[in-house]
Amino acid sequence: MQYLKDEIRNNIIAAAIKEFTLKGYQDASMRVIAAEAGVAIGNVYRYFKNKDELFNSIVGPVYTKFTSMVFDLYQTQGSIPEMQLMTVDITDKIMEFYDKYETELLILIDKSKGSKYEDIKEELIRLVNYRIKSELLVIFKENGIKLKDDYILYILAATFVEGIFMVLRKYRDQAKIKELLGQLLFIYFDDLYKRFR
Amino acid sequence: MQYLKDEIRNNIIAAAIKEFTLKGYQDASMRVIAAEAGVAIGNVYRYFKNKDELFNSIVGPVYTKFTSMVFDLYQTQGSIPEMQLMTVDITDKIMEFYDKYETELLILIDKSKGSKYEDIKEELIRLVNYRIKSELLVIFKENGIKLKDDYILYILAATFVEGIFMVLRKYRDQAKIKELLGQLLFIYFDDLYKRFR
Amino acid sequence: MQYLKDEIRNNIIAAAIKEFTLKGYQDASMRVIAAEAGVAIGNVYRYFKNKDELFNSIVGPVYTKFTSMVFDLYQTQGSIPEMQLMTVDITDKIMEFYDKYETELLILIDKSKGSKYEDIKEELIRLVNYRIKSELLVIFKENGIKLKDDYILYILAATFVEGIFMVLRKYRDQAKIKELLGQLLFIYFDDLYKRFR
Amino acid sequence: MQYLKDEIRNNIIAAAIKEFTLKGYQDASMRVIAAEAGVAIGNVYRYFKNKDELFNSIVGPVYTKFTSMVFDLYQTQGSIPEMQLMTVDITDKIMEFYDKYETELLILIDKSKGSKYEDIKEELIRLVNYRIKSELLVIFKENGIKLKDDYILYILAATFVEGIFMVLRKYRDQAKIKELLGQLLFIYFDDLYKRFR
DNA sequence: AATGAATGAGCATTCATTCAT
DNA sequence: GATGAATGAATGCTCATTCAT
Repeated sequence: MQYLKDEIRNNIIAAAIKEFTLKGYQDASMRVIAAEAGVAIGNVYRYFKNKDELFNSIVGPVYTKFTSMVFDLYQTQGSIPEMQLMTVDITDKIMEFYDKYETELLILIDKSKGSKYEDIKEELIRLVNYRIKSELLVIFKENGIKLKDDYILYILAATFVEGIFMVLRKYRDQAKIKELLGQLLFIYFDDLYKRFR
Repeated sequence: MQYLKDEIRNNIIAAAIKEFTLKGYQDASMRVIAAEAGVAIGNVYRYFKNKDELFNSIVGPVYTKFTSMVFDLYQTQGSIPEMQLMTVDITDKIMEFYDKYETELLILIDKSKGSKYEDIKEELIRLVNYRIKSELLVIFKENGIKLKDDYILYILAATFVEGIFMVLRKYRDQAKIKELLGQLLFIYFDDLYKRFR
Repeated sequence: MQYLKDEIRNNIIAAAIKEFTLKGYQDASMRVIAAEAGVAIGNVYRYFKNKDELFNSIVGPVYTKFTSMVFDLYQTQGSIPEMQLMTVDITDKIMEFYDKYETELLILIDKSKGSKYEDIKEELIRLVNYRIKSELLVIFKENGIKLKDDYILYILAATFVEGIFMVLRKYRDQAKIKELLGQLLFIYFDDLYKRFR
Repeated sequence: MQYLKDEIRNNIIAAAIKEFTLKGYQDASMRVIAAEAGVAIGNVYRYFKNKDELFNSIVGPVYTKFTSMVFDLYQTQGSIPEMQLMTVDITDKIMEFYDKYETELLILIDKSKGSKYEDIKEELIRLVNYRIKSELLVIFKENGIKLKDDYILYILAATFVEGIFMVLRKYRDQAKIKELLGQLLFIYFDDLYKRFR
């Protein structure tokens, strides 16, 4: 046979996803993964060079696509009217993406401590923060909120991001997720929306 | 002697706080704590049955007080006008509390993974969620937002809580914290506030 | 088919020679050998029962021939005049032998640690020792050296042997080897030679 | 207790010496050493940070002293009459040194493959080679030996060194070693000696 | 015959906890 | 009370050899 058996590879991946989800990268045990996959420990290393690479195999592709997706959204410099559309856009893009990589994304975001991805959430927040800064400042101005400290913006970016992941963590049903993400964006960009009503 | 020496106990606690803050419950090393406390490792186990109990000693009291404080706030069933006051009240209470237990609280919230407290944030959020539910529903209604799912409220509670902790994590200066917490509450209960202006 | 294909066998042997030369018996990897031979690892075990036997296949024949050659030299009980000739003879015989089995011999001598051949050098030395004993004793006597211990003879045998292999290890060019071996023999049997000049 | 128990440390060292002598640095097993020392594996690591350091503890001091001793001998630039004395000197120095570190020296020289000391023999030979070059060239000239290749000198250095270690490997008795080293030096510098008789 | 997937004992190392002094 | 030495299960990983196809 020329290629490694997909079934076993999949078993290992499945077992690894289970273990990483349960314990996180750092605490996950290769032995447990092997046992769960019904495979000798040595054989796991035929399929994946080491723990790191096994983690990468699960999370790497998602990382790449996810960050490029986020970067695209971030590039879309929008005037305010376009912001409305963007909220729709964001939801759609996230949905499309998440549909394929749900579990992996959550591992990447929530369980990657100790791996090279451990800072991804912070990076994401920084990006989002940078992106929504100008828009939020306008909103705040319109509502008479004066910021003495940029950190409050960073908090909003962080909680916005967190909100999105909370939705993704909770639901698997696409329609449901879409609905909630829409509402979340709506709430966060409420005033914005209203002014153009 | 029947009584363990307070000084040693305190040294251990101090060293443990340092180590838990740095590495979190799970990655903290009993050896490092003992060394930092200037105490033999075996002796640590005379004062604290095990790692778990040492963690408890630090975080347990804060846990109790914190949850009871939160529960108090939660009990304060308020009509909407009282919400304004509540925002002030919340800030004050948190400050008062945090002033005494700053480090321990952050360990409890951020560094308890692997311990029995790892779900405390979630519990807190549930409480907050329950508390702000009715008020937020009114606000949403007034703004034409219809919620088909309570989970969006939960997310708001969670991000609200997260926001508070982000402030506490970032600053040590009381005035600064107060200012930012005020703004955070202001933003979250913005509309609420405005309608009664 | 009853017979294993010679080509594959040869490929494996060639790859094994390369690997054993590079890493020695113990550190050589069966996987690397299989890969280098362009053969599945399992198939290597069809041709050779195990690592040991693979090593034997390479080194065994050389071992046999080499020891028998040495034994022949050892049998040639020579009077002293014949010694001169012997030095020439030795060089010639070694060259002739080495010409055919160069690599294998060096593996046998230098890279067999961990295998059953690891003591071959010692055996060889013992033989050489036995052979040159009487001659060297004469030389020593003539030079006023009195040996209280035969071990000094053994050391000379050993270093003589080592010298030969150092030449063989260093050079591949036949003329060069011959020249150096000649000089080595000349040095070791210097006085002997001189007396018959 | 403030200090690690010497007895156990010594047991570990003794077990390690046994294991390193038997299998060499690379193939020695920490588990086997622990078992041989009658100690739990974890405890070995209280006494020695890792395998490397355990090996160092045995071989490091010998390495330092040995190389410095050799370097001293090498520095003693001697005219030819002094060479005679040197042969005595060498024997004495080696004896004095070896008396204390016999086993460790042999591990250093013969069993350090895979450790950072693995090239020590070669370095030693290079030093000796450099040192005896001029003297031997004179001897060769006087005896009508013309060297077309410096490598023959290197071989003599190497076999000289090897001869010394063969003596050390074989005997533990000081008088015996002294006698044999003396004879060895005498033989190697025989002609030299004779010309000044 | 040939493949290469599978096995599992082995390795060095770590660390919470226990135990003898 | 205090010490820190001792324990041993657990970790990630390797590799000669076997086995199912």
